[in-house]
Amino acid sequence: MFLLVDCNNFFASVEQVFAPKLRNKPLVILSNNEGCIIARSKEAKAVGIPMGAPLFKYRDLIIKHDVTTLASNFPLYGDMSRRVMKILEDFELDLEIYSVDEAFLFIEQELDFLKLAAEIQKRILQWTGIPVSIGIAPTKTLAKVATTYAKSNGSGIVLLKDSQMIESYLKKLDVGEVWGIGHRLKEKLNSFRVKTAYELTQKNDSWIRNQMSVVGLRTVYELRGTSCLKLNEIASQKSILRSRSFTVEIGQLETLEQKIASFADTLGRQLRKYGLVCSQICTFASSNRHHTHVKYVSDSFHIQLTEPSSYTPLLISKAKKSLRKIFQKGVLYKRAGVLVYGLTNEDSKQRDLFSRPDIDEFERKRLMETYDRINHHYGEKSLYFAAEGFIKKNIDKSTSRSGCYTTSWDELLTISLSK
DNA sequence: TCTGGGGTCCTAGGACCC
DNA sequence: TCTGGGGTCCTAGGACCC
Repeated sequence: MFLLVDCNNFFASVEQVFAPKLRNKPLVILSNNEGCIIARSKEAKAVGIPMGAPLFKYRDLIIKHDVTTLASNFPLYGDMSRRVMKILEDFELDLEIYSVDEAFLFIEQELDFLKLAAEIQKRILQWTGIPVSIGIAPTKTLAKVATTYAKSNGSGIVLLKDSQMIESYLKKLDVGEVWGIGHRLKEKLNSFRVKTAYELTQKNDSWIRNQMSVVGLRTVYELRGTSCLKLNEIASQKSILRSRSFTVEIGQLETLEQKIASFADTLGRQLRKYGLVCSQICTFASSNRHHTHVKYVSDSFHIQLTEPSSYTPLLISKAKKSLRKIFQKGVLYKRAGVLVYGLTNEDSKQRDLFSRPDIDEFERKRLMETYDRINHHYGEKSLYFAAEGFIKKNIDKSTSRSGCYTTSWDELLTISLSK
């Protein structure tokens, strides 16, 4: 059986752990530039604020219901996630960390699943303050279904086992709610009068294969109770991405180059932090997809490195070279980013047969180590590349950001006691 | 006026091989 | 005038996830 442990309203719950006055209140977490709502407390969901909604469309609702808005604090969420996962590891079961707020457990033997789930739930709440829902079923996709219902059944735990019970749940479930079916496939399925998950399971395999490819067929098998998706315990990351949407659209190559250089720098530091090197790099840029009066432009260009690397000057130069391949004069760019992939461990990297052993390599490594150490000691971007342009310090924003209570000595939580 | 950021996997089509 | 059949690999783009 698969157990899916899913943190409730994760980012909002984390904020509420450290700010008791926000508990049981409507609260939303905002993306960069305060553009989008990326997380909501239960109460914020209740007043009708959807996930991923642009903030400007919901200003009135937010004021009306006195909803608190917070800037996102990913270092804090990341650390709290690590703590939750650590607790799950303590149970010594097969574990797959699926996302920042979800993990699958796989249990081969027969045991009291409800009792175990209750113990997991209790321990995570007690040790971290984060409430979780748990779905238990014979396949991952059905465990997802179970979790959907667990979120609203009071106990936060649902065990989906016998076929009649599964059938009754699938009959209630909108096909678009199924894990692996997004809005495109939902529309398509609806056009064939497939509305519920159950109706989808009744379609024949070749039709599903044609309409939804093998991915969709696997999903349907899983819904029927045949497990196709295994537990992926050692999922090594395949790529690292750094991207941003810009508050002000960018039309100048030089400005865009500076942004790209800064992304490449961040990626270099990230690679070195994990002892990794990348063998490919890709730069992409796109215009505003919400504009209706101008054509949407989105391009990318990949470059293969002759030898895997994490050397920032190289990454910057390749990223800029890649940018120049796609940059179009006259286009206003809204979003851009750099992706590195083909990741391997630095000490096991494949060398280029025809390149000379590089005498400068040792010096480059020392340079990067020193660079990283200075930034670690004196703070992010104390030292940076001229290619990034002049970096202005953040001017204070209207939304407040909580402190990094668990990861920074300078931002420990302070508690005021009144008499 | 204002619309996130970080990932994975699959497929179609083109370039190339013999 | 008429031009094969069987493959592999790579890439961009699109679907999905949280």
